[in-house]
Amino acid sequence: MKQDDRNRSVRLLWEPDAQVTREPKGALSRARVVEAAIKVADAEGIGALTMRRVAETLGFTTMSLYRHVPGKSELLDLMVDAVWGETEHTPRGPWRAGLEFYARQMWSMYRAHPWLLQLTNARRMPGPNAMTRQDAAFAAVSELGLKPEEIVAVVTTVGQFVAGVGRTMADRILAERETGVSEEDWWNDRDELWGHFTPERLPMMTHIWTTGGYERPLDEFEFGLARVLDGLEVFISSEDRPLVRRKTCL
Amino acid sequence: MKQDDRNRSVRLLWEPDAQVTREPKGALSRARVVEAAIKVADAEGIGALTMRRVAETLGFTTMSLYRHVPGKSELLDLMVDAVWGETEHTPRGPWRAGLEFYARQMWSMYRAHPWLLQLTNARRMPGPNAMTRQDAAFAAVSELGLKPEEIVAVVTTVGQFVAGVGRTMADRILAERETGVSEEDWWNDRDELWGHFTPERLPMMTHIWTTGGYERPLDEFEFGLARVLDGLEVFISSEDRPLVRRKTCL
DNA sequence: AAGCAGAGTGTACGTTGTACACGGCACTAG
DNA sequence: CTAGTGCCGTGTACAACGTACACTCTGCTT
Repeated sequence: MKQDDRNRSVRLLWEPDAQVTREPKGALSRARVVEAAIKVADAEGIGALTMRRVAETLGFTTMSLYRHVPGKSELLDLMVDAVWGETEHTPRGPWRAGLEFYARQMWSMYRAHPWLLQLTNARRMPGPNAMTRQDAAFAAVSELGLKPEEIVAVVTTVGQFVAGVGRTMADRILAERETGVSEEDWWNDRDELWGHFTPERLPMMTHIWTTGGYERPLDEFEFGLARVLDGLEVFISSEDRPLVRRKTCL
Repeated sequence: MKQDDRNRSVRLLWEPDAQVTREPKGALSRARVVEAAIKVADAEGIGALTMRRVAETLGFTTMSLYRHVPGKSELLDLMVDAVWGETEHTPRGPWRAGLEFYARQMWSMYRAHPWLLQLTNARRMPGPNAMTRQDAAFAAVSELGLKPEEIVAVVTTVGQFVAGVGRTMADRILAERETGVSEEDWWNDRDELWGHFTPERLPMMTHIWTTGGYERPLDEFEFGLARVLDGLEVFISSEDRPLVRRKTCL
């Protein structure tokens, strides 16, 4: 019965104090559990986030956590929304500054909590903090007279790009934290690989390599963000905006 | 000793026939294991990809797989590169058509094998197929006289965007396949959520909702790709290209 | 005929999420 | 003051995971 309550996460996120009739009595609390879980995930990634590990850092037994959180899945929902609540909302326009602010806020959130990008976003219960931030991002471009579906598309494009670069960065950071081995050491250990990068097989890559293109790379986030915003500017300032409707489901 | 061979994956991917001195004798083979694993992951995602499950679909015992593949991690490396080998390379310029082709190829690869985006890319051994495709993508923009680090940045920007949208799509598809519950049904089960979306709390979102912005959404991939390419065009055709160097590590 | 290498099997272990039954505490009703 | 009624934290137990390790069986080489 309790297991089948599909709206449990909804209430957990959106009505935080509904079921708290008295002040917390025990030493443990939902907030403490969530906080400890975030700390573990920050330090070692989602892979190291186990109920036993969280309990251990709190000095309680594993099962004590289940008094405050229905299960691991709901704990993740709470962690995600707690993180969305850490930063301030996107201010209203001018649109380009607003979108850039939105992008940089997410970027720094992903840097601080790289495990966010290890999680599926599909079917995760959105919490009030995440939704409020999303709403503010929409508001940043509301002055442009875009069609509602265009507002969504513009903000989403920025979000998808930041998630894309973010994922790469997050995976790198977490791999380093989790294993304790630096990126450089790891690749140096696999020295046999580079012998296979021959000019016949990979002409462009060896050319880029020998001309130093990999030694002084451009900042992926800064470069890409500027391009994406430029592209959106082209769209926004164009007279008749092309409409690209979704043809198929999914 | 065997455990500590950091170059095992390198040889596995880049010298596939080095250790095969005779023709395969047994009924099982590395290729058959990889193929079966891809089929399982396609159907139910990485979460369902277990050694037991793969062996089961092949009609062998779990441990028989270890005769042909050193471990699960290396099996994943082989699966990834096998998938990169399924599609053709990006043809050489004109640059915009080439980048668009590259983006669409990755997009369809992600559609066919959504589990690709559930995997970390960090510290995954690159295989010959992936690297050849990457090289071809670089070649597509080689005519523009870009600096080597700019070539990398341009191609990477497209890749990051496609990975971003792709992840969202992949997670949705896989959630549906894994659980057998459609996206719509899942959200309908959580009906209490929508009551919390009030105009006071989320003015823009409710406005977009009531004006139908969510009912006829634009295609995220098509819309975003056009914007990203537009943005790159602005960069490419600008006289003095701004250089954005990476300031800090990671 | 001897023996060896490689394919496939079976058992066993440590780690995961969590169901379930239990003990101790604090408050409230009589 | 005593009995009762929940909540807090504990302990044990189980199924599923990757895989180490010790086998059996087969077929080729000498």
